[in-house]
Amino acid sequence: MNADNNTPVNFIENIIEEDIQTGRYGGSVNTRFPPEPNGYLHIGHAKSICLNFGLANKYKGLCNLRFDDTNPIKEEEEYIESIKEDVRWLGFDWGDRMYYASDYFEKLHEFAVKLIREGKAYVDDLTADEIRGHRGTLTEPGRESPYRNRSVEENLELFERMTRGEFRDGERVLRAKIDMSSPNLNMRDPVMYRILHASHHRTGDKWCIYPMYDFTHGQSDSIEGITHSICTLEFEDHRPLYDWFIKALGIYHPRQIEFARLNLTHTVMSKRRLLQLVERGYVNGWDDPRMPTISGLRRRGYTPESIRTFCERIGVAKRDSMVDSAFLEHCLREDLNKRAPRMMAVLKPLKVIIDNYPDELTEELEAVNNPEDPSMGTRKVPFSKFIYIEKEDFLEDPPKKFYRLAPGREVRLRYAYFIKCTDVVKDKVTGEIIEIHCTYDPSTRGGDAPDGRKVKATLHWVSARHAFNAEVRLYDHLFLMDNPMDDRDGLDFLEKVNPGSVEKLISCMLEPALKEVEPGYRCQFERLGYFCADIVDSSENNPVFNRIVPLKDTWAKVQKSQGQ
RNA sequence: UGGGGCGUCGUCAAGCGGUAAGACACGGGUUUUUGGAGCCCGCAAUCGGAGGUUCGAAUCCUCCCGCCCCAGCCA
Repeated sequence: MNADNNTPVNFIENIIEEDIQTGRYGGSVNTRFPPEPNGYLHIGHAKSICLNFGLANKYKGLCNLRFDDTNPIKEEEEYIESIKEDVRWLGFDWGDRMYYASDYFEKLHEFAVKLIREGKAYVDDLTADEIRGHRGTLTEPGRESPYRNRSVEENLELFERMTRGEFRDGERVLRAKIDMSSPNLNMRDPVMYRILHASHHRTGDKWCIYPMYDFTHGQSDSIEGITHSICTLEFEDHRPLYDWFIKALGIYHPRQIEFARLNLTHTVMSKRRLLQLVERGYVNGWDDPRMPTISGLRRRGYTPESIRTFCERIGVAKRDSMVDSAFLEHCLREDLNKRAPRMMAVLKPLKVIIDNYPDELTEELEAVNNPEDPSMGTRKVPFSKFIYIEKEDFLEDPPKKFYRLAPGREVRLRYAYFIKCTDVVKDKVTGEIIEIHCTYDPSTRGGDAPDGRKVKATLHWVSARHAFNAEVRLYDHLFLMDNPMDDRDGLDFLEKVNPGSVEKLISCMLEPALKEVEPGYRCQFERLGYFCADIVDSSENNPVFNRIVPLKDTWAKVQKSQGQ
């Protein structure tokens, strides 16, 4: 939380400030966010995006958006648009600096030729299996390929023929000549180029050989003048290789720094598992409101501000960690509490008849739009003889500590009147409560009793004649347990998807002010939580609201502790 | 039994030789026309363990223990 002074807040900023002190990069700080366009961004990426753009911003540098598109088989145009949209939505701007690793294919090829010329790279005819066999193991050194010592001329010619497409996929590769006995497997003559007769989303069929990540990333950083190349922990082992290529090429040398990726409780974060959830129909697409994807969070109703705050506050370090999703929710509520207008909606309606209220009368009662922010003003809410309250706000036989409505008990209707329950009408057959009768005290209009008497509860409500029907979808965690990947229960994570992670309610009654809101509109339904008009399914004829997050619920806690 | 990392409250996380920040969660109180929000208070005699150096160590050294990553022509 030192955003406005210059104190470093994490180890990366420490490193950067040290580099600024020593003038290592002439005092400049340039970063990049380098997604591979093979899937949708999730909140783990948001951490990286906030970090990279945040650093550039803090140190007056630039952050590029760069698509790491070196594998035409896995990458698709579709993902590029979604990634751009997500980064923009999060609130970041790459200006005119949107790049593709494929922009550098020509240059990378020249680099490769240069290494061949210097005897630092060679064409290997071994098959993939043979290469694996020669690589050795974690504890045993690898063996050199019989093709390792070809002449520069032969290598040059072979590489040229690879480039021209004279060989089939997998027939040959270009390898760096480093050290087959290195304890770091990445240094055992890593593959630089492989043959892939596949057309690339940007370069089409121009190439049939494609560079590997290790031979691409550092050089791309170098070309773009990146100073600090920030990536996740699993690339720590690749840093020696990153440095080796740059040094061998004699080009500008950025610095790679690794940090721990984000893990969140109650969800999964890898692209592969997210893909499984989508493909096997556990969720309805990448933007399902239960998904931790940026598009899912957006559709759920999360604000970009809350996600940014979250990413700042969780910090950046190198130890593996699992952040409590309650913390994300806290950041969300904190943001929404200040900005979201309050509205009234009854999700599971129970009809209330106010016997002593005039049959035809409608009163317009004044309600505050946001108690946290008077500048948001007030609105009128219609009140009449027939209203709906929440089913769970009435109990015929209330337990201890239940403050809400019960026979003979008086409560306040928010911004309206005190009402007292006088009768309960039940279905003769099922015994189910159909409606209740109350009387109101006209002197309590607005919610205060002139005689100073108090009530223990305030209920939200909606006038039956004025409310409109809408669908409301209640979302909960995709997984009930903290870490669905913990397999000590012998279960696959897919078997653990929370069957109650979505509950669709179709008989909800909403106050009229909600009638014309746009998709994406967020507000608080008083006493229930924050809700958002669904950006995909909601329309004027078919309003659909998603619960973004419930309000904290002390009563639920009490019930739980009472062993309910 | 190779290499690279990491171990500070339930969860994140500051701390960089001078005597353990903060946040979330949790518990209690206060206030309240949302059992919401706010406010207050509590919550690590100790930093994975054991030795050592030092007037002084979470911070330096040694050994040990635990966890994560690496044997794709993925990124």
